[in-house]
Amino acid sequence: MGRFLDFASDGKIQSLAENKLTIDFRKQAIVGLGMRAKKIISVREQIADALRSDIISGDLAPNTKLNEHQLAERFGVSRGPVRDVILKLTKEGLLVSKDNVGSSVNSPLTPDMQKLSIALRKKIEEFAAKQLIDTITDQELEHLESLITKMEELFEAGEFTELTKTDIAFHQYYVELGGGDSLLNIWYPIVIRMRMNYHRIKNADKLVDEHTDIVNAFRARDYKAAVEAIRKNIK
Amino acid sequence: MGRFLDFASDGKIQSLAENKLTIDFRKQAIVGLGMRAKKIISVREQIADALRSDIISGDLAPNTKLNEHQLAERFGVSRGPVRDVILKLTKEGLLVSKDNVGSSVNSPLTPDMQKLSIALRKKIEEFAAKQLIDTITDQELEHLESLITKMEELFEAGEFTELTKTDIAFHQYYVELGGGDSLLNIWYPIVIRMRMNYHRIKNADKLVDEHTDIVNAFRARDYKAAVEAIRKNIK
DNA sequence: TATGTGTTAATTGTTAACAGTGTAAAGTAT
DNA sequence: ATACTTTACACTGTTAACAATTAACACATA
Repeated sequence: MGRFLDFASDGKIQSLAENKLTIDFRKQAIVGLGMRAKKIISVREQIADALRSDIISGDLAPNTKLNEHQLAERFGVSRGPVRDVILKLTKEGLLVSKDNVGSSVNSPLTPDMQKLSIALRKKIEEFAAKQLIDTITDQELEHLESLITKMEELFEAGEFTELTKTDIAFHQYYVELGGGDSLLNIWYPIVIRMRMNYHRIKNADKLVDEHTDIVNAFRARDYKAAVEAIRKNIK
Repeated sequence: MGRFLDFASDGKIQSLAENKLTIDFRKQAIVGLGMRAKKIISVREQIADALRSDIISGDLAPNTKLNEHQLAERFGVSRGPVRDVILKLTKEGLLVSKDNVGSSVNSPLTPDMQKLSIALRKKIEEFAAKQLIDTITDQELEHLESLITKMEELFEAGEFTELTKTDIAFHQYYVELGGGDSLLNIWYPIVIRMRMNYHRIKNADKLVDEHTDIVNAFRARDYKAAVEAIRKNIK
């Protein structure tokens, strides 16, 4: 019996006593019954996502050492997929690894590096905006708006980690639209590492307004306005 | 018996008949007898390095599909480490992977993306220069000079793939000096992907002069000159 | 005490077998 | 012929056992 079916029958994987983390695989792994084909997400991506959440939320503090065996137990898989994820997150910059010793959670960026990252992010997202401004479809604009709505809800619910991830998803969506996987590949390590720093967002209105400005600029196919909105949002 | 001893006694791993690639593991894996401790490089890093060479050189053309089993045979290891390397190179942008299907060599960057990459690289390397300009040591400067010498030799020998890799190593060295692993992590995927494009370097003098200008600016602790030299070299 | 050398337990690295998935050829019906 | 199924096979994904390495500790030595 395959892993996916295991998850489907179990639903929730037992959480580690130590840090009380719980993941619901069923939510995303199963195809909905109401004819809506929810995207199937690989086991490895789900583990990666859970670990990213733990790091962004601070549940896994910087310098925390990860144990492959423990992680495998927590997610109910063998060490193989766990090692894959560790490799991935190491390349993303969330973890640091040392041969034959292990991996641990990376430290937040220094202020200097943070400043550079902001500058690079702006350049990348402005580039993406230029590429997509003439071709973005109504459907794509609607998707971006739905992400803004989701951010609002998550803010109200106080789910700051998910909020941060949705914020990233918003930007990721149009970065990929504009530059495809190639652009995403250089954008992602910059952004994910930046997000190790700010764990909470204070102002909901600003959050919504800034992102709405971006969408509106896209809709108006106004590159200059898009650049301005992006610059204002990235900080 | 361990892998390293296998490599040490065998020396060369038999190459794949198809593309006649040969790797000499012994060269780097063995500690020199003359009191010089050559750095030991993990099996995975050696495989990654070989594969990067194949892609940069063009021996593995864009869209070529990789077969894990074949690669494992070629390097005389099992599929495990090979999968690790594939994951790594995918994150670096040299390969593209699809779940349950496999991975293949990525395409060169579009001109637009190439232009953006150049701009980002400049920003990153200028940042590194600023960070290291006051603290770089004579020994570190000498190392950079030795890399320039190596580039000259490789050019004379017509070893263009190794030349490209040494060029990368030169920049990598000072990027890491200035910004550590964090900076390297965002710099590397940009650079390695750029290098899929230009396979040969025509002018040896220019190559040497441009890099020498960078080192000289570092030595003079002249940030402005360093920026200028870097800007001139990156294109 | 300070230094260096086994020894051991914990952890990562590697392997080979097995399970699951996608692809393309062969077959079937319209 | 064309479109749709079926099936076989090659390939990737996962697992659990085994190997190699590390770091910490105990011990010996000066």
